[in-house]
Order: sequence, then structure tokens, then C-alpha cells
Amino acid sequence: MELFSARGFNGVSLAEVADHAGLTQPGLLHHFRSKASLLLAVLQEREQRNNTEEQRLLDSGYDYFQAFLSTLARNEKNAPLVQLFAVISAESLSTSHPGHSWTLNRYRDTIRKATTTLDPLLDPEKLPDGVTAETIARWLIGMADGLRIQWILEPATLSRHALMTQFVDILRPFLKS
Amino acid sequence: MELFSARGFNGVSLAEVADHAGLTQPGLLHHFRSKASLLLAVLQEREQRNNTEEQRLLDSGYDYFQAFLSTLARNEKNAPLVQLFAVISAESLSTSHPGHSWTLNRYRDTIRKATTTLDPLLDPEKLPDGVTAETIARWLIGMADGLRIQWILEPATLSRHALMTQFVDILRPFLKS
DNA sequence: ATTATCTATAGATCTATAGATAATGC
DNA sequence: ATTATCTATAGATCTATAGATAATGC
Repeated sequence: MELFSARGFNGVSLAEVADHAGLTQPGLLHHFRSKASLLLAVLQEREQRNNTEEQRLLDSGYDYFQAFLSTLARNEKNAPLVQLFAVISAESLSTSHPGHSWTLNRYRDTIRKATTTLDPLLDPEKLPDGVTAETIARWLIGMADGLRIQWILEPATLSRHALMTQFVDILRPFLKS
Repeated sequence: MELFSARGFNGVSLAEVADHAGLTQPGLLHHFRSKASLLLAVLQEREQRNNTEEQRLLDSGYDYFQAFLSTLARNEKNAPLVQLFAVISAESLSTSHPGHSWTLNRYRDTIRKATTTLDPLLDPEKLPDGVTAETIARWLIGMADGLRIQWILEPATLSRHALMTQFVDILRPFLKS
């Protein structure tokens, strides 16, 4: 996670990963049969941890916005973890990247889940013309992704969590009261 | 631009670039003395074209929001060009990436310019507590960056320009009337 | 005379596999 | 008996340089 997030898939060698893990490069390939499968394992592990935590928050009574913001706040304490997704989701835009399918499916799932969760909370009367639950879902995920870039570049000059909270606040008028 | 945008800096070899340009790999290095300097030249060329066009729009009487949206609309016709910045701005988050300084400076300039342009247009009375011209600037740039990822992954399922236009519309109440 | 391009290649990597040895689990 | 790890290495790349040849500009 640390290495892929710092330098991307092609910027890291198996030997470096092996070094950090305290074994040799063929030793590492005993556990992951290729470099691509190692990347996928890292992505799945990271995603699963995040989802587990977010689900826990939703179960304990947080609304969707609160759970979303709380997950961001928690991640903001761990820069490599945040950067992993920034770097991988961008470089895996290419269809030839080993993480491409994974990223595509992850975005579909995330947007679908956000849309269905938000839909019953929104008041159609209060939404501007043409704005739907999917619009709001794509805005939330898009804003989180975009501010992540600004935050990683200069962590000291902005709080991603604060900017997201203020953004969510201007969406609150669209909720059922 | 095509190759770097498709596969990132480390995913492309000089030989491939040379092939596409119709010369040999050492022939290419005659014009750019290293792979890193080739990347920087590509970035600068792309940025300069964009800025020239945006300035032309501002000079011809478009307001900042209009110029911003119009530039997006124009770029949306050229996927490789859009993807270049998505991929490079993400992978160059790493301080060891050859484009890191360039990206950092570009974001600083873009956010500063957007902030100073927006500031006189906003009505402080209408802004929520804690929201400033810089907040709006970071939102606009963040949203554009984040939706770019979604658009490149599945161009058919959303219009980045439409989502941005709707977003700008909910910011309009903050402008001086 | 200068610039552009080429062939050839040095010197580093890098992934993945083969096959041997050490550690672990039943 | 199985799993984990190692050494050694095949087979591909990849960047950058050296030095020769071709094309261009004055």
C-alpha cells in the first residue's frame, strides 16, 4: 500500500516490496503469483477495511452524510492510504492497467450504493430541475476525489474534511425535513 | 500526450513515443534530452493551449463560470487530452515523480487565479459562514477533477459538463446580483 | 556548418520461473 | 507432507550515450 500509493504500479518493483516485507522477490511471488495479483490484493484489502468501518457507522445510527464525512475524517489521518486510491484510480483509467476492471466496478458500486441510499432522503420538491439522487451521489464522490488531490499536494493549506463538510451543508436544503 | 495519458509516465517507453512520432528512440532524445524533460514539454504545451483559449474567452466577455464551463465543454471532445491531466496529476502527487513540482505549481496558480477572479463577484452577505472565494475556487477545481475520473471511466453514463453546469447553478445564489 | 537522424550498445532494471533448502503442521 | 523461502538465472525491457551518416541552412 505504501509503495504503490507513493509511486504507482509501474513505479514500484517487486524487489522493493519484498525488501519492505522482509523477504526476497521470489519469496514474495510465492504468495502472489504476479505483480498484478499483488496490486489487486492490496486494493481489495484497503477497500474492505473502509467498507467495514462505514457500515459500522451506518448501523450505529449515522445518516449517510455523517458516515461519509466521518470516513473521510478517519482517512485524513493516514496519507498513504488516501494517496493509494488517488494514484491507482487515476492510473487505472487506462484499459490496459491491471487494476482497470477493479476500479470501474468499484466506482459503479459506490455510485449505485450512494444513489439508492440518498434517494429516499431527498425531497424532489426542493431539488433544482434535473438534479437527482444520482447527481448528488456523483457530486459527493467527485468532490471527495478532487479535493483529495489538492490535499495530498499541500496538506497544510486546506482541510479536505472541512471543505467537504461545508459542501455537504449546501446540499442539506435538498433533504426532506 | 496520447501515450502518457493512456499509461502514465512509467507505463510508456521512449521507443513507443519515437515509433508514433516516426523516428528512432535516440532520434527522439536528440530533441528532448531525457524522458522527464519530454514529459514536462508535453505538460507545458497542453497547459499553454488551455490557458490561451480560456483567456480568449474571458477577454471576449464571458464571466468566470462561463469560461470555466466552456473550457470543460471543449475538452470533453478530446478524451486523451483530458485523461493526460487526470493520470499525470494523480501520479505526480509523489514527490519523486518528475512532474511533481510542475503539478504543485500549476495547482497553486490555478487556485490563486480562480480565487482572485471570484472574490469580487461574490456577495459576502450571501455566503454561508466560513465559505470564502478560496472555498468556492477549491470546490470548482475539485469537482472538475473528480468528475473527470467518473467521465473517463464511463463516458456514456454521464455528462461531465452537465454535472458541472448544475453544480455551478447552485453556487450562483452566492454571487452579487 | 549545423542540425537531425541513425546504428550499436553499455549498463541497469525488472518479472517470472526452476529447482534446492529450510521451516512448519499433522 | 506441505508450505515458505532462498539462490540463480532466463529473457525482456528500458534509458541514455557514443559515434557515424544524412539532411538542411546560410
